[in-house]
Amino acid sequence: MLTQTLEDYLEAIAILEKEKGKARIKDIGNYLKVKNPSVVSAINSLTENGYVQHKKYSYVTLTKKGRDVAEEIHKKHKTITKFLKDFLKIDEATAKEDACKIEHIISHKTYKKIASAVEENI
Amino acid sequence: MLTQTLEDYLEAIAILEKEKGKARIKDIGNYLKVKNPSVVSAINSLTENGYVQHKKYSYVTLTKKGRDVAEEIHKKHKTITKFLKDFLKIDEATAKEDACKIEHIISHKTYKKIASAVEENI
DNA sequence: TAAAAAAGTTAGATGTGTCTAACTTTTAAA
DNA sequence: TTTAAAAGTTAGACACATCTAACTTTTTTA
Repeated sequence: MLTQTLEDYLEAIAILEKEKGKARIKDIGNYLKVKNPSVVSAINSLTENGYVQHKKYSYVTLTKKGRDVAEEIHKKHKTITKFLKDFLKIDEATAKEDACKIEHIISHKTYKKIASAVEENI
Repeated sequence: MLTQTLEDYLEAIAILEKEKGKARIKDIGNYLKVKNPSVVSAINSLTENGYVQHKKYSYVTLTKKGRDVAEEIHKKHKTITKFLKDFLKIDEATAKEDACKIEHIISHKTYKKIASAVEENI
């Protein structure tokens, strides 16, 4: 099972691939506010478990498995952000920050209710 | 600054003091689902920082400082639980579980909005 | 194209929180 | 009141995530 931290790395990689075409160690570190060695250590772990591919001294790419997880988390992220913005009138920046933490810890049940609320705009 | 984990210990101690009159190492461990040595280690840290008092081989008591923090967290816990139950129709058990995690990570801004929603019953 | 800068890696340390195993103290009971 | 059980403690190990410092590779640029 992925840790919260590794989920964050996957999400960051997906975002960087989308935004910049490729995810480099440096960019991942900037995005997550950690130093290179932390990124390398996380990427090694993700590589071992088949979530990413990484050729030494080069960039990182998501595997199918990694992409699936990243997309799921990102979707959660967007849904929770929207919920916080629309229902609680939280500003964008704060909503994103909080969503980023909530997405990792929330139960499936609660997430589903939030998703319904957002979809149905209750 | 307290870690999430130590906040959980404070909250547990407050609840046990209320329910049982005193908080014993064993009970704290049962409550948090960890073994005695983990509790002892946490209590040592809380003692060093003035959140609790602990005489060897005896029970633990909150200091004023510890009680203030515990009460604040517990209040948060109750508010978030109520929000999840009332607004999202989450069942009691799930609501409590999620609240227990959310209470530690949520921003002040978002918490305030949740508290308003619960109070005003929007 | 050689030198300098940037990016990536490795080694090793630190902090936090958990555990098991072994031991000590306290409490309960025979 | 001695002994057995329960509770608490200590020592030491492990996993995770981070860091700095030193080193290697790649990229840029003069």
